[in-house]
Amino acid sequence: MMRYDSGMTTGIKIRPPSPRRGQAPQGRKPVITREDLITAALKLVGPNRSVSTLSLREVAREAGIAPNSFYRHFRDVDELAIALIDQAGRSLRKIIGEARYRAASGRSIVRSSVETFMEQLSADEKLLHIVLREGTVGSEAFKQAVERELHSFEEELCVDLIRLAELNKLPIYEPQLVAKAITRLVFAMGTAAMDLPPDRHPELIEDMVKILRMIMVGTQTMAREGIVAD
Amino acid sequence: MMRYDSGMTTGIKIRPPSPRRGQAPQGRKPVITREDLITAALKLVGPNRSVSTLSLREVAREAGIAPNSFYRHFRDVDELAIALIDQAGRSLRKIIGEARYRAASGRSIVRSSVETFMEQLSADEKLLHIVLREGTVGSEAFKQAVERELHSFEEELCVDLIRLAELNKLPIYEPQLVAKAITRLVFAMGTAAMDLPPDRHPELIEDMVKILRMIMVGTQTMAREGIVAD
DNA sequence: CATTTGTCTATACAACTGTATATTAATGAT
DNA sequence: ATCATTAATATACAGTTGTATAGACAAATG
Repeated sequence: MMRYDSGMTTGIKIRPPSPRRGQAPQGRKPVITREDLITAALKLVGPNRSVSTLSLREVAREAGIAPNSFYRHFRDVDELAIALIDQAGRSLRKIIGEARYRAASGRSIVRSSVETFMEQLSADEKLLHIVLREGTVGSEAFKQAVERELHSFEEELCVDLIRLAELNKLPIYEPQLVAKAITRLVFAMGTAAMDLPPDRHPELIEDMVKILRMIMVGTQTMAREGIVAD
Repeated sequence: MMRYDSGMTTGIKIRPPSPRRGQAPQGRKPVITREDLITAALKLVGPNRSVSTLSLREVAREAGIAPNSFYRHFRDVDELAIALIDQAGRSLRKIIGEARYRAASGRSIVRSSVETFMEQLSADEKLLHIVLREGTVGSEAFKQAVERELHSFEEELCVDLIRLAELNKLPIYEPQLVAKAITRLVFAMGTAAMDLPPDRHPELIEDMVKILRMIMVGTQTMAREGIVAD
């Protein structure tokens, strides 16, 4: 699908930024890598610009290549978008690893995990932002790529929840659902946080910590006493 | 911004469906309403097609009008998208009203609310789907429209949570955060449910009920005992 | 060295886009 | 009935789009 912008400066269809490459075209590039295209795409997407609105030609333009060279690495822009999501999976796994590392420091695990997550987000990981923002509209392949990363994150988190519960001799009710809830919440609230100024982030971190604690208390209480709330 | 599909049948950029109006153009329409355009847009968007990819001309085409007539009702497609979100707000308020009505029936409130929500979703409310699927990428005005509806929903839910807590003489910790958590979770899981076959919905409803119960137990326990979970 | 292969760019095509201007048709006022 | 106003359509323009084909260039091979 093509995208076309004839000068609109308002609306959800944002005018693509003009390529800023300073000089005239530099002639033939010696080699064009897949990473060139990924980097170019990342420059184009953002909170106001969905990957689903990217056009092949503007990615090529941003990368400083001829449009036809795009096909050396990707079949179409959807395939590039899916590659972005796959790469974002690495960032998610990095978050988990870092949270595990910090969990060993003896501080509050909920808080340190939330802070870890938010720090990584604030480090302007474009890839992370994409997987958080996108994923509910797009090709089936694209949505599945996002869903895969989400589920992978959930599963890792679930393993951690169970391990920690055993370590601390605490009960846990439905750990998989707990992991799902935490993942969905943290992703949704993390996404919202990205639209707010950084001085609002501590407040949001507090909110997230409180909510996650409610969930933890709830799961422990329900496991221990079988309480059913209405 | 323009969207153009030159025959791609894969990828997140889906080929716009050909207008199916059977006959030749019927000449001048006596009157064109805003609703005509909204209806046309709703026909074009879906799980694989974001509002951010709509072009003015394809909406006009779908509505059977000349492109220039679009400007009689909307400044641009973003304004149309925001109108969709505003209308979706009505559907959300309808859900809350229905949930309140059913809450009076004496059944489990969590379950009946979740079932109400899912029934309304399954009734193929295109508008609802949009507000659930979109909202994290787009123009600032668009995202704010979505956020407004989310917050409105949260506030109504918060009022209900407090009222029910008092009615049942139960404590509640941080009702606003509870409402936020519930809203975010239900919306995220509702969105995911829409991508699954209907025979999976009961299972998903069970999951949602369990998660919401955990949150309720957590908030009540924390209010009652000041427990802090890690 | 010449030739072949691989890679990148240029050109072309047919289609689309948003929006401006001109034209046409319908409605309301006189 | 005529005329003015409003609303819808037609036409035009300049730009974009994905992709096909041709051309140019660099590296590898014999």
